Amino acid sequence: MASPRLSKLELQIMEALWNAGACSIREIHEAFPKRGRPAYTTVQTMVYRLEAKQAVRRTKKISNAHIFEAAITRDAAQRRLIDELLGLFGGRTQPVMAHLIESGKLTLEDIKAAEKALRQLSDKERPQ
Amino acid sequence: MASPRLSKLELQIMEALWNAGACSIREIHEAFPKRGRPAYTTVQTMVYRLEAKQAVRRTKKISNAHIFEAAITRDAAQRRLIDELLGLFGGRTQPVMAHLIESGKLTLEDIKAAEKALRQLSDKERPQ
DNA sequence: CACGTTCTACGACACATGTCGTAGGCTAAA
DNA sequence: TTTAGCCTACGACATGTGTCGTAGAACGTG
Repeated sequence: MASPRLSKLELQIMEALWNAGACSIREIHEAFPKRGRPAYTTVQTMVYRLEAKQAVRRTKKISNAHIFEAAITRDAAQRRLIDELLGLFGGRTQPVMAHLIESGKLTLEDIKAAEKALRQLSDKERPQ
Repeated sequence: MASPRLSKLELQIMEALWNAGACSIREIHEAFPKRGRPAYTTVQTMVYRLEAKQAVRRTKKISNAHIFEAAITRDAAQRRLIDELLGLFGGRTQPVMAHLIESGKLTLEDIKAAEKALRQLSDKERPQ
């Protein structure tokens, strides 16, 4: 059930599939920036491994090429990443927030948006 | 310079050193919860590897046992974790925040504290 | 149909991580 | 001083990840 653990490269491949929809290996390969693009067979190997993890599946065949599509959502995969990070932090969000702020990546708008989202969520769940 | 990449188990060992200060392998080993505690030599191997990564160093010897201490700060290590996560998210904090909220781990207090921290930081930096 | 191009399906290898066993040195207590 | 017990140093192995090469099948064009 739970979305499988995905490595950095695997995520980049999933990203291509999430962005472009069903793709051939060739298309996924070409979605990588020319600079530092891995070999075609490297991408192929990773797609096969993603298939073994059931993160992608073959949908059809065009000519002699297989077409793959994501079998897990971007949301599920991202949630997994966050859960793992939180695991490393002992489940405490406070240090995570602190470092996000310190890294200068978090703006006041982000915070505002987060607060709004949180309020909406609690408004929705509290009444239960 | 940059703090090295640390795995989950390595982080647990660093945690012991950050919490208790300089420690012997034995002490680090015993800092693990009895349930699921790795073998003594497993901890030893990881400490040696952390030493190779210059994340810990030997400070002295008590009797025939080496005493180790952290050579990088918890903050630096945690910042590294966040940076890597952000890297996986293409540097965008928005989805990170969204998932933190959705996971239900983020409270309104966390947000408030974050906002406060952020204001203090910008008050300090803007005037430059 | 023949041939160059493209894909697939594997196999391989290096490095990182987690896991441990063992050999032998050192310590401390009897 | 003998010896049980702890510690070190090292080797080993499995799994996961990133990397790629090659052999041969399949396709499409002239």
